[in-house]
Amino acid sequence: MSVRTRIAPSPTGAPHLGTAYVGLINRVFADARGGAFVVRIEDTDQARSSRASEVAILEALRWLGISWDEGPDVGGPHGAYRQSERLDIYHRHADDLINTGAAFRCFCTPERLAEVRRAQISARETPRYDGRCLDLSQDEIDARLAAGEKSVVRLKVPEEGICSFEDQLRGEIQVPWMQVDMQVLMKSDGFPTYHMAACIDDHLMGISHLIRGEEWLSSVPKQQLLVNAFDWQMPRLVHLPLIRNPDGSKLSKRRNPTSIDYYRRIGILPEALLNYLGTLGWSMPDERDIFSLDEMRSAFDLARIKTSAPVFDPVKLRNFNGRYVRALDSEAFVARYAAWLSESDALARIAALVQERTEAFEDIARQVDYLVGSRATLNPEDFDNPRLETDRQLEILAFVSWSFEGLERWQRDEIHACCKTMCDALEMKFRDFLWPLFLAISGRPVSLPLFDSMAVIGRDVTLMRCRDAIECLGGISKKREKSLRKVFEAMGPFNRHSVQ
RNA sequence: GUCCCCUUCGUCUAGUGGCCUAGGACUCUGGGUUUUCAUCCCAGCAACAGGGGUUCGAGUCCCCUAGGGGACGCCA
Repeated sequence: MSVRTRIAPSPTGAPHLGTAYVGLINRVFADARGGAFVVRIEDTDQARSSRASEVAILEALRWLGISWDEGPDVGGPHGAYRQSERLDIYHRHADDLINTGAAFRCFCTPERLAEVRRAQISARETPRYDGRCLDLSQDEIDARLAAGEKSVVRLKVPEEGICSFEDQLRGEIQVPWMQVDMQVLMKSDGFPTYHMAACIDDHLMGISHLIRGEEWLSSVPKQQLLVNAFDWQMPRLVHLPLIRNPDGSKLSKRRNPTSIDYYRRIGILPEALLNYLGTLGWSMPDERDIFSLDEMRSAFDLARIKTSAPVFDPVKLRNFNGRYVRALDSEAFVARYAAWLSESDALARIAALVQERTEAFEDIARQVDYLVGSRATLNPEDFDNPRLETDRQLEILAFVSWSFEGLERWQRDEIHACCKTMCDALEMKFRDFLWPLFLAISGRPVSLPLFDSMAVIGRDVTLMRCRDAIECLGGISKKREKSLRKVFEAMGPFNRHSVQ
């Protein structure tokens, strides 16, 4: 049997380090076994998926040097590689499941389900579907369907017994069927859920080894049920440890920059990032910590993957990157630095900002320092402003960060419109509103135009600098954040501007 | 709460019953080289979660406890 692996990112945000990590292991394993590696886009969440995110994810992987043999951009014999383009396949399979009795139609409303869940939680039970629609008569189903009632397709799950499966890293794992919920397979919008789509696609695309994050371990029983219902073969399962924040929780942007683009923007070399990722949960047989993708490929062995979850350490990443940078010969160093500086036209955009403020070229460097490098380290006193209390400044920084995350296009006019609307909603003078933002972005109260600056340094770095400013001002407690979120959401969306 | 997974220096890891007086890397500390800084070199601090077994022998195998994490969505 030929080895085929895949990653299946969902295009719902910035390219995530976790995607790169899982992608790296899948790529390298496929190569070590002479197999193929597939990228499939899981865009079954209509509300959150975007083509921009898909493009960004593929571009980030490419930048890292992770290539794929089949995918939405390069095609392949098992297409389409975008789930939204495979809807008919899922519908056919859903019908099969209903016909064979492996699944059933469910008319329960989200409201009722929420109610059931609440009751179960307060009764200290595991929240799961209560089986209300399990035994509807065919006549009733037909009638309600004909009446245009919304419905979903749910998976039938055994009432008792044990589900047993094998993980290549952890051995046999047993889960009581009692613990498994009657998962929704087809949503009422006609789109499949992850469980349905991934299972079918993995089979149809001939995936031999499912190498993915540990968060999927508990969904294996559902997948097994589906595989058996279709009379297919289960792929081999490899559940990778989850990369974690310094506090031990699953890696999230709350505590760390998790976007691959962020590391690209601050000047991390792709080969250094890939190397560092390769040392998480895996090690070279000879204990070398610096190794190339090719070296990892030829030495790769699944058995050397650890099952305990590593902490992502940005300090060590920087150390790795430093070693790579210093190993460059001087010509390559210049070339790489120049390429980084002029990425996405930054130099030209900076020049446009700085030219009219220049009498002699010697004036330039100090104006653009925070655009071509990190900004100055801030002290709490830097934010002192008689017209603006610290709390107010924190609020502005938090609100702005939140709305930036959802901003569709990262361009000066959009950023400006977003801030202006929010400023008006807060009934503040724009000048005051901008105070903490200038400090956060440039490190000083006066700098080159703010929104152009943000556009130049990019969304991820902007967000990171805002977060850092918030920390500098003493941070925001979980409790405070919660209440601020409410206020923020009540004020309405600030990131839906359509600026020409 | 329920189920599942995990547990070696602060962090990433080596270790698959005797080679372990537990090794390497990052961080930190001290020293050397360097006009400064950085690099580089040398040295140092620092760990088998706890308790029971199995065995001549346990970081390595088994059990219990504790701790951590994940899942429990018409998100993936």
